[in-house]
Amino acid sequence: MNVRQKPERTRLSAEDWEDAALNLIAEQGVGALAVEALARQLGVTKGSFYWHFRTREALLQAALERWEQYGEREIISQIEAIPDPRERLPELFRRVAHELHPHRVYAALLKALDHPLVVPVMARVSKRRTEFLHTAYSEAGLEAEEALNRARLTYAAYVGFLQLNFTLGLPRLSHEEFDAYVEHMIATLIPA
Amino acid sequence: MNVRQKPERTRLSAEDWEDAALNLIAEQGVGALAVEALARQLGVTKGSFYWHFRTREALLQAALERWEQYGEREIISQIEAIPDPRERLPELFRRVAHELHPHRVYAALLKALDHPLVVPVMARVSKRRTEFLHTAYSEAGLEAEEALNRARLTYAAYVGFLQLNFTLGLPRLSHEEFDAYVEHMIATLIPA
DNA sequence: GCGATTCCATACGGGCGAGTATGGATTGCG
DNA sequence: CGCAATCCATACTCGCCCGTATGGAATCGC
Repeated sequence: MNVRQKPERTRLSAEDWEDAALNLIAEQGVGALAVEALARQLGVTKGSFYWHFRTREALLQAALERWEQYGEREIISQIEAIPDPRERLPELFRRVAHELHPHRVYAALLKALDHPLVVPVMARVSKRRTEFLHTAYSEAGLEAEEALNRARLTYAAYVGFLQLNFTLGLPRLSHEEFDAYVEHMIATLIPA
Repeated sequence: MNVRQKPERTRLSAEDWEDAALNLIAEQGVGALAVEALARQLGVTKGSFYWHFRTREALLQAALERWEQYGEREIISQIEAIPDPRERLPELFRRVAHELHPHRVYAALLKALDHPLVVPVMARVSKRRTEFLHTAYSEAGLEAEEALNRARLTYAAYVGFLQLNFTLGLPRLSHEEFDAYVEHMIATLIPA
């Protein structure tokens, strides 16, 4: 903990602040996003911050936009590259299940749904992902109505799982238990 | 808005404060729980508050305990009263789906998982409910391992749905769409 | 009805963190 | 090299809200 990536990074850019903000959010939540704290962590003072950003909210906004931009790109394209549509969903499940850092941020944002700024971002992201699932289920053979509801159900299960196991450290699943759970999801949610 | 239940309730008890706190939490989230605001809303001043409670956190704690106590009691017992185990889960789904106020509080607490005080409460509640689902699935015919994972999946789907549709006002389902979604859940998650 | 207890109002102290002002250091550029 | 733009430090102000201190009003017990 408390390690600076580069001990002396004599000059900072707005992007540096945004990245640092996202990291801090991932570790301590949106509520902990304070400019003096961030400044300390970056080895500078407020003076620097208020040169790059007009306000604290502006940083949050920028950081969220940044996150929304460079969020899922790769995974989606990787999945779409799989030729057989029926193999895509299981592969998606397993791949997503073994991610970590993206989930941290998403979970942190999930428990910061108080804040008005994060709501629209999360809404957009969730919408896009649900739509992706929707078409995936359609291509896997479900008919329209059913595919949509299954997509909703799947994404809800994903979001809920993050809350229960990430934020609340609820069942504390072992590696094997977790894998078994994922396989159970696949068996239950994906048509044979 | 801003209606006092009883215009003049000349004297207040600790329970009154706790109820008011829960209502405020349900409407505006845990973050909005400020003693002066609450006092205004109750038509008194801080002086009153600090006679009943040692601190703001103490109120939150008390309110959460109160909520945890009188939370689900009735529904669970009603469900357990259903003779045929295979009818319990569908009935549970449909009943829960048509609640409202309890979900408000739960959703508000869900997006306040930042706060250290709410985490253990939510953990306990979620654990109990998942266990309830676990036995229900067992009684409905699933074997041990599968029943547990199905319970986790079901509760995760519930939690996620609250987040997506309550907090984010995401798909804005119509009445019919919502019912269709619930039936889809039943068809997908509950063994035939 | 009268003192003691319970409940509440008013006024103040103080911390925490956002935002401002201003001058100094560093870097790019002619 | 030297000037301008860029980046940062220091030292404030200010608002918000928790908590405290103390006196006054309402209510209960005898």
